[in-house]
Amino acid sequence: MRLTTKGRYAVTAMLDLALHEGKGPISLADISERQGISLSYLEQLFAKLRRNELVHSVRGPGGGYQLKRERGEINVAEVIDAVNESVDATGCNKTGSCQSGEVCLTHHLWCDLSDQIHGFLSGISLADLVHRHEVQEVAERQQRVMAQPEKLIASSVASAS
Amino acid sequence: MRLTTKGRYAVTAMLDLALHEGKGPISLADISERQGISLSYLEQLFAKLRRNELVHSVRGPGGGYQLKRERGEINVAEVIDAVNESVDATGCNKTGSCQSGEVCLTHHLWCDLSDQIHGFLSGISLADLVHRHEVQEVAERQQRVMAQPEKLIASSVASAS
DNA sequence: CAAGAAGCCTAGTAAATTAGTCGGAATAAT
DNA sequence: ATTATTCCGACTAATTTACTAGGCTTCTTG
Repeated sequence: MRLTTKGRYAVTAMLDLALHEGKGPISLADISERQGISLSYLEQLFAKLRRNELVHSVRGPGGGYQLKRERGEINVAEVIDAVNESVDATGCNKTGSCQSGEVCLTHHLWCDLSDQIHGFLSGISLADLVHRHEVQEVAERQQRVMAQPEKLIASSVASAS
Repeated sequence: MRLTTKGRYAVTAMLDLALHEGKGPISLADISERQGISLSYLEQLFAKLRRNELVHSVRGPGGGYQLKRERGEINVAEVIDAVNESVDATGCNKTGSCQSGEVCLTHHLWCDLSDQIHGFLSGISLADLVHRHEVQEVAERQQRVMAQPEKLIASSVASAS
């Protein structure tokens, strides 16, 4: 099991999409600027999100991505699963063949942990996150920064004149 | 955050130690055979476990390792922490400087997740695991296999004559 | 219709991590 | 003295992460 920048980026990007819902398709360039994630990397993540039916894409100018389902119907666990390949904590992928075909000493512990993590993350929808105070504050801050063109360049290129 | 074979091996080895407590020092060779973990790799893990005051070593023939504290006083979270470097799910190490000095959109989510995982794992002691039925069953199976010298070689070298 | 803005796709890559191996000391019981 | 053990450091193949680069496809618009 691993939870790295990859899964975190995916959830952050999906939340960005949820926050700007109703404004038509959101381009990856916008998300890249707002969230400070490399555009090409976002493309790769969204390829997986699209394959997993979490987002819907619109090509051409004015295009971008939209959530495929309502934000209340998308939970954090499936977003991470889509890009990572499961939040499973066992080494045997829950098959129970961890030690030469048989279960290892700690197999059940890792199963329990997996259930715990999955239960926690699948209980949180994008809608839940959108309604959180801290999320709204951060989103407002990001919008203020986006409104200042120089700051925007300074933060993405990391060099002020 | 990552939970891989490394942390799983460490917990498994510590549990093996807990199961064979009271029989004097347990050698890594024994643990290696019983749990199917490479001896050299175990050495590396135990170096960290020793540095973190989780085990106590006895050198020379008849030597080995023992739990430094009672098994009820050692929880799974600290074992994983000792070899991995924390079960933290945030990228900023909880400092909140995830996006150019400020908190990112999903910072609080990862903090909550970290607390969740840590709470779960720190609530489970080695003594708790020892008392579980499944653990006792696996331990008995391992002892039966250990008693058969040919099987022992077959499982570790993976070649039967 | 052409330009350009977007998504899409493939390939490559530096750095880090994992899960080891190998060889050799140091230490202590027999 | 021999031997079983911990201890220590260096090395390594494979994998993953977090990118970049380049080019192609699709669709809007001027």
